[in-house]
Amino acid sequence: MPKIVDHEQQKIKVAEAAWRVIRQSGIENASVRNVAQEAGISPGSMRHYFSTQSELFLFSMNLVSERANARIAALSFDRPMPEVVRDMMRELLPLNEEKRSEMEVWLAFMSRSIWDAALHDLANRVYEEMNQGMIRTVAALAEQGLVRKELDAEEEGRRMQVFVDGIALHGLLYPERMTPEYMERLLDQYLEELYRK
Amino acid sequence: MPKIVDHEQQKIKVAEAAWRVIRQSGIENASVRNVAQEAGISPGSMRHYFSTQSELFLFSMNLVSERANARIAALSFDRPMPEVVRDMMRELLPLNEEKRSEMEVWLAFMSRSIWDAALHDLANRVYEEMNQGMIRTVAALAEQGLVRKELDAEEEGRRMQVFVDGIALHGLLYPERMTPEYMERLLDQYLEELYRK
DNA sequence: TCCTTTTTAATACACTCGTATTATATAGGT
DNA sequence: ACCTATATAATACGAGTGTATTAAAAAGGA
Repeated sequence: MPKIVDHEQQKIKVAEAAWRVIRQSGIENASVRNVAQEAGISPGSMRHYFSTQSELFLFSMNLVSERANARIAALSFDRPMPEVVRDMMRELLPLNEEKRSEMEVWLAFMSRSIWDAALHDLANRVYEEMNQGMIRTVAALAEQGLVRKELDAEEEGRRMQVFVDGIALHGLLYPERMTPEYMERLLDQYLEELYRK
Repeated sequence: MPKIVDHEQQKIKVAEAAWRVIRQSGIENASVRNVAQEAGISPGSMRHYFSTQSELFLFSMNLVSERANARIAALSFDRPMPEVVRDMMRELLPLNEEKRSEMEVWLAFMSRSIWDAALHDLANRVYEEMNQGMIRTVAALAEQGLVRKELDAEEEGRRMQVFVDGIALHGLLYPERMTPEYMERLLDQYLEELYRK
C-alpha cells in the first residue's frame, strides 16, 4: 500500500500558505508557484490537492469562515448574555494579529467575489449565516428583555451587521487610525445604545 | 509644430478604461495590454501617458476620489443643513450605477493598498479628508443646535464614517440584499438618531 | 510645401502564468 | 524483500506579463 498522507491536513497547510502570500503580496501574486513555494512543496505536488487554482482559492476562502465559526462556537455560552454577545462580536473584528490576518484575506476574497463568479456563492452563504446570527441574537436579547420587545430584530440585526463590518473594514484599511482599542470602544458604544432601546 | 493632444484628457480616457477592466475582471486582469485595448489605443501608445502600470493605477485611483469630491462640491449648499448633510452622505453610497461603478473600483484599490505601498499614501489622504469632513459636519450641526452641543464631534464623526462605509461596503458586496432603498433607509435612520442626540 | 515635434504603433525581451504530462521516490501490505 | 498504489518532483507548452526600443504617422508653424 502507498504512502498515506492526511489529505485534508495537507490542503489546510497549502491554504494557509496561500493566506500568507495573499497578505504579503495580494491575490494577484498568489500564483500556483508562489503558494507552493510558501507551503514548501513543489507546484506539481500541490496540484495533487488542488487540481486548479480556482479550487485552491475557494478552499482558502472557505477555511477563513470556518475558522471564524470555530472560534465563535468555542466561546462559553453559560454567561450573562451581554457578555456573550460582546465576545461574539469581538470575534468579527481584527483585534489581534490572528484575526487581522484572516480578515485581510477575507477582504481580498470578498473584493474578488464582485467579479469572480466562482466565489460568489460562498460570499453570499457567509453573509446569510452572519445575517441570521445577528438577527437571532437581537431576538434573543429582546426575549430576555435586554432590549425593547417591539424592536424589529431583523432591522436591528442588519444595522448591527453593517456597523460591525464598518468597524472591521476601517480596522483593516486604516490600522493606525482604527486601533483595536478604538474598535472595542465603538463596539461597546453601539451595544450600550442598543440596550437602551 | 506637432500634433497636439490634450494630455490630461487622454490620461482620463485611459483611466476610465482601467475602471471598466477592473470592474469586469478585477485589478489582477488590468494589464497594460487589456487596459489599452479597452481604451482603444495601442499598448505602446499608452505608455506615452503612463510610463508604468503603477502610475496608471495611482492616477486611476486618484481620479475616483476626485470625481466623488466634485459631485459633493457641486451640491447646492443654500438649503437647510439636514438636507445638505443627507445629500452629502448619499454621495458616499453606491445608490446608482455611476457611483456603484466608482466605488467598486475604489474598493479594489483600497483592498490592494493593504500590501501595495504605492497606494498607501493616497488611501490615507482620502481617509483623512473624509474624516475631517465628517467631523466638521457634526460640529456644524452642533453649532446650529441640531444636535447636542456637548456631543463629541470627533467621536460622532468617526461613527458616522464607519457607519456610512459599512453601508457602502454591503451595498457593493451584497447588492441583492443591500439595495439602494435599504441604504437610504439605514442612512435616514442614522441621521434621525443623530438629531435626537 | 516642407519640417519638426509629438503621438502612435509595432516589435522584442526576459519572465511569469496555469495547466498537462511524465518520471521518480516513498511507504505500507503481502 | 518485493510490489503496488500513492505522493512528489521535474519538465514542457502556449499564452500573457511589464517594460524598452525602434520605426511610422500625423499635424500645425514656417
